[in-house]
Amino acid sequence: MSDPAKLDLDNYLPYLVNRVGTIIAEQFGGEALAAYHLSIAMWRVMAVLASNGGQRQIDLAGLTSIDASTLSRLVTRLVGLGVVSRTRSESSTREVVVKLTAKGKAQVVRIIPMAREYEAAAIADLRSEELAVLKRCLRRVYVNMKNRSAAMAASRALPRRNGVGRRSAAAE
Amino acid sequence: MSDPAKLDLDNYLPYLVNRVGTIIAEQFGGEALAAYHLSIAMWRVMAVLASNGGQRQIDLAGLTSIDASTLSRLVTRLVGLGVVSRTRSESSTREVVVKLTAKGKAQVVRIIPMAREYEAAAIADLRSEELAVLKRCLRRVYVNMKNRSAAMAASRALPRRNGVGRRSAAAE
DNA sequence: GTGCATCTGTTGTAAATGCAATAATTTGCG
DNA sequence: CGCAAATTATTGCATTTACAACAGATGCAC
Repeated sequence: MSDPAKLDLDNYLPYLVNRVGTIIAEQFGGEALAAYHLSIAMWRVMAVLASNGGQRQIDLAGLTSIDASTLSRLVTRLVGLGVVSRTRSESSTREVVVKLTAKGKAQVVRIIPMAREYEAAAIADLRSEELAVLKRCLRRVYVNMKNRSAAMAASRALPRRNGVGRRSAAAE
Repeated sequence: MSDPAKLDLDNYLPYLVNRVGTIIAEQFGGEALAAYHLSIAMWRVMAVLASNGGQRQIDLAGLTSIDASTLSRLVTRLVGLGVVSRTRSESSTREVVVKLTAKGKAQVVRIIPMAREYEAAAIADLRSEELAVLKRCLRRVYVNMKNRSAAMAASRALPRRNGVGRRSAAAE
């Protein structure tokens, strides 16, 4: 069992997750957001701002899983659309705070019901207990990977102990 | 409860899925695949071919969640790398069959153990029962969205019944 | 304070992406 | 058969994306 040349994708988490993420984004973006001339990436930014309030761009990048440089241009475009504002932070002149404008909030309020509908369609036949496990597991998987990347970064930053994290068997 | 202006992203499935998919792809692509000069998209194509055997490009597009036009160029590049072959189908001269070459198979065999390690890290603290529910739910969510898009396409194609695709639940 | 490392945001640039249009077949139906 | 509709792959093109380099600020150690 467990053929070394196959991966059994139907049971491979990264594959299952990517597939679900893609199909939801395609449908929601193509059907619901099209009417508002918003891309999925734009909606993600707006949803995070609506949910978590104004954010620095660097934090917004983390929360949306969008690269900081991509986000910089994206915010510029959203400012042009009048749905978010970008103001200099008070505590630091290099930081910036991105917030939803009234217009942006109004759009979010109109889009949210559709977002809920799509989620409802996605989980239509799941029992509420299964749904709870699904979401909780996804949160934990995220934390696991996040910690892993933090651990990697830390070991790479260390000036070198004795064996330089040897034995970690990556690629050399 | 359920603020109409917020979405509670930490409990919103599309958000949770996107976040997990992104962080896994970033880490696996940046750490494991970099040594082989492969992108995540390339790896997905190769993994599907290893798992499901040779495929027409249109089917490969569906299996990898990659747009057909993007995939066409991607396959061209993979052929250039010598890891897949693209040959005309026997049953139809417009169709094409993409297969892993021996070199491609060899690479897949070397990469699979790393893929398993990343998955293992992701699900490290999940009980096997939770993991089973997680994967099963993801498969069902995918099917739900797939049926939804099929139903949408069908109702859009219908010349109009009486109530515009009324009453047709999912796929039948 | 001075100087060096770090953090935040932006921009240059090449590559990747997706949509629309096209070409080349194949299929289905009267 | 004959012809319209559908399927498959490719290409044109504008947009989006990510990595790297950079500029400006901040913070920390001394």
